[in-house]
Amino acid sequence: MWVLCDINAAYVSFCALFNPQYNMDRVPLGVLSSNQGNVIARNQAIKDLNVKMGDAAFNVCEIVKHNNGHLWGSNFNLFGDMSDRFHTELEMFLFDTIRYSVDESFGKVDVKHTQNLKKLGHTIQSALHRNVGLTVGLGMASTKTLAKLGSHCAKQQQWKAHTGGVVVLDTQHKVDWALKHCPVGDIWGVGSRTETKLKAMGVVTGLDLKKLDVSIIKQQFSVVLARTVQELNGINAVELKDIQSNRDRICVSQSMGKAVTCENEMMEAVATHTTRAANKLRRFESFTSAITIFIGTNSFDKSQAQYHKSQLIRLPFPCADTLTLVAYATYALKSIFKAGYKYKKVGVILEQLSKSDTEQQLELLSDVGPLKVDKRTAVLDEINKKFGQSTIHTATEGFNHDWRPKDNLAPPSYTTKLSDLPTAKA
DNA sequence: TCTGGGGTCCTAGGACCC
DNA sequence: TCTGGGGTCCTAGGACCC
Repeated sequence: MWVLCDINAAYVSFCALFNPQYNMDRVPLGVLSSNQGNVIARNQAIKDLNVKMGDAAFNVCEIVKHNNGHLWGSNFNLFGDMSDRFHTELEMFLFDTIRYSVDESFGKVDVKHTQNLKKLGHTIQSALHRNVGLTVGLGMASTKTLAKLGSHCAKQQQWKAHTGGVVVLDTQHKVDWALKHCPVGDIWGVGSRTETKLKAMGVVTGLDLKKLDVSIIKQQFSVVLARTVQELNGINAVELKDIQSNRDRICVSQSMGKAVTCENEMMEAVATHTTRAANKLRRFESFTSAITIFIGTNSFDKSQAQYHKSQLIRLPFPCADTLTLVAYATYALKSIFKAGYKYKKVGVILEQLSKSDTEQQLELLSDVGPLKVDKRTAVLDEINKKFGQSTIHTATEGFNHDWRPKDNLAPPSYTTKLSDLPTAKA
């Protein structure tokens, strides 16, 4: 059986764990997006106040305050570390696990050796609560898509007293009952576009979708949706990539805290993002062969002149050195930066990744041997590891970082190093 | 007054090869 | 008037996920 385990209101739980003055079960709590503009995570109490996903912060802060609730900003260092603890604990109970996202993991249980699946689910729940402080829901079924359906049912408020947050779909009757009560748009893999198209055909529930002919789905939709239909019928067809396995690309991007017009400030942001991307790259023990820089104005502000542009540079050799990559990145920025625009977004993508020990294509006519991380970068890494992130950094990154997103409401990095705190003062 | 930051896979179409 | 019959590789864009 496949098991899907996910954390209830993950980001809110991560913050609330270190702020016991806010009772997760009663106090309205939420977490805001990176620039503190919108609500991206909610507990039940704030949902009960009719605060929706994506609501603007300024629209809801009054009602939250009035009900003695609290809104946090985002701290992805903290969230990442808590996520790691969640996955590590869960992996004690399951095999063939796949870390699917920050707050979700798939894994298997052997039904031959597990008499009572529901009981196992509750054991996992209490272990995670006791050892990591998190509340989770579980779905179990013969395919990943059906396990997701189970966890979707486990979340439903009206059934919570009955399910206790664990739903096992181990008979055809249970599967069909759950599918019948699940709107087709809530099935994993059915997005809003597909939902509209399906509804126009009279396909309203998960059960309607399950009954459709796979070859017709392939013709009229895609092989992706066809796999979903197969999974609803108990045939395993969806493959997933673990978030910690080798990636195809690494992207670091941010919306800036203010509209930036100055090229030097853009340069700082590009250098800072490139440095982070290069750090990630080395953590995956990989090299990149292509770097893209993209910049853009605020596309929501129709009154402003719009400009969006990206520049890809193919590197002459696979590279993992911060200084080299920063040099290419700033060169790319110079080629696309146009004065006179108010920039809001900037990012870096590293692509065509290869591993350091294999897959390396060397130059036929050059003396360059197998690649290693440049000595300067290795020294930087060592110093920054010992004395904290950014102890030494390129001058291009700058010092003031006025363009940084707003984060005054973000929780500190409680579980990691002091030097990882979001601001020096905090 | 606000509008995240990551990822994946698939498909169509163009450029190119013989 | 006619205009082969196969292929591959790459890219952009769409749809989806959290």
